[in-house]
Amino acid sequence: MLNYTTSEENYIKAIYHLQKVDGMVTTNELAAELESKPASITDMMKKLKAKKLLNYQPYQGFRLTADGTKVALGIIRRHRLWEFFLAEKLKFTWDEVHEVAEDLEHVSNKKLIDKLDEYLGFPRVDPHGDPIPDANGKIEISKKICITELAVNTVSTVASVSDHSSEILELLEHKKIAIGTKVEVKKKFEFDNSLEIKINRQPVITISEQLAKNIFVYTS
Amino acid sequence: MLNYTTSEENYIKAIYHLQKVDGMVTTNELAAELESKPASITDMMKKLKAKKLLNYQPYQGFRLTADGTKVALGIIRRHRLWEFFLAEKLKFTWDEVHEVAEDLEHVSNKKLIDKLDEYLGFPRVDPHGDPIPDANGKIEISKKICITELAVNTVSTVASVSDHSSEILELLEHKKIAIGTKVEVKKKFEFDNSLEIKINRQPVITISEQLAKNIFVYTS
DNA sequence: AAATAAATTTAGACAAATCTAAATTTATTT
DNA sequence: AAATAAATTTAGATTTGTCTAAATTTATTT
Ligand SMILES: [Mn+2]
Ligand SMILES: [Mn+2]
Ligand SMILES: [Mn+2]
Ligand SMILES: [Mn+2]
Repeated sequence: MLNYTTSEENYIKAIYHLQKVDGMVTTNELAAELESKPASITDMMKKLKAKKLLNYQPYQGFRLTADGTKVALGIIRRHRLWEFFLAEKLKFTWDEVHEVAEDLEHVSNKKLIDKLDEYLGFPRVDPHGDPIPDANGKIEISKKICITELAVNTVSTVASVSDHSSEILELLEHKKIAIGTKVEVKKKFEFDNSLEIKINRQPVITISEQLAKNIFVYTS
Repeated sequence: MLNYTTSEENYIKAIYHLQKVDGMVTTNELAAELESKPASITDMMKKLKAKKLLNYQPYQGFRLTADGTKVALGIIRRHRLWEFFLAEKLKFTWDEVHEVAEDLEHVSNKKLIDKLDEYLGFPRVDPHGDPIPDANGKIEISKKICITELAVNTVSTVASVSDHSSEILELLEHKKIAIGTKVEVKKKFEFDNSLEIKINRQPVITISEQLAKNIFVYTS
């Protein structure tokens, strides 16, 4: 496996995340994501195409090749393993890990990452509940739905939270909701789309639509 | 504290290590150390001087300012903490840690490093026995002498080993010599400068001049 | 189907870090 | 004190990654 610059890696990772949603990624989309300019995107797309990491025809958008996807999964593996390390071992809070992992992910020594993985006990998800690809780039995609879609009176487990800010973390901690928490929706209100939910055997609590939209649970 | 590029950091660190020996560092010396060309050194020296990290007059050599030294100690702190982490937690061998730490040292998040330090139990020396600067950049300089200088029949402790290769590690492991091992020189041979030494209460063993020159012990 | 708007690419510029080759300064020898 | 050698700097080029502004292509309206 060749090595890529930090800049190349940031483009590859961003494309990977955008194409999960879109399929095909556009120049302006990627420029917005990376907070850079469309002209810079075009330049890098030519380079990644030359390296066979990208399918790209001028004006037609782009997507990663199989090789490009492998590279992306390697970066995401490093990112999420470091996030896990920071949270689990160094006791960083949930909202702090991402920024530091953004730098650590670019240290791409294979042995370092595989030994780190082993040291951490081969964690399957990062502190936000996102899956960690294994050493072969295999990623476990669990079926998840937003808690707003969960049927009433069905117990499920919180799988991930899509917003990673300190503000949502504060609220979730206050309400004692974390990754892995067992939850059950008791009532849905049409007026404001708020939910009443139960956590284990505690009294029902209310969560707003804004909060609910960010909480995903396993469909089991 | 400002941030510096990986390239700037590598220059600063190399100057720090060279001036320990020399006092003043020269262009050619630094070019050799960094495996680059004199012209590149001059370019970077101008930049570091402009940033007030370096005292430099054309043709007169250079040395770090107080600010430059602080920056250097920060880099060395990160490098050695990561080396300790790799050896202690990830079970890397002694000769493998340096290369990986060369990359990790450039991730300069203050909180990351201070939390890592705490997690590791505030280690005072890295796996090679070199001192780790604390969060304030204070470095504990222990008085050391080469084992070749140690008086006969005086027990001392192995403080550090200057060669970091896998070859010397293999030999040291075979002879059961490590950082912290108590040693006593029993006899010195003038013919080949080999030494007979005792480790704890075990039978004497012989070490060659080449090996002895790389072993340093605390003077106490 | 033009005309207009939006998206994208191209052209040309710039900063960082590096190099080679030439010029300059300092050190060493005769 | 010249002459020569060694060390260092300068000049000019190259690569990577970025940008602005202009040109081009594609999409959307009239
Ligand atoms: Mn993240
Ligand atoms: Mn994450
Ligand atoms: Mn080292
Ligand atoms: Mn070391």
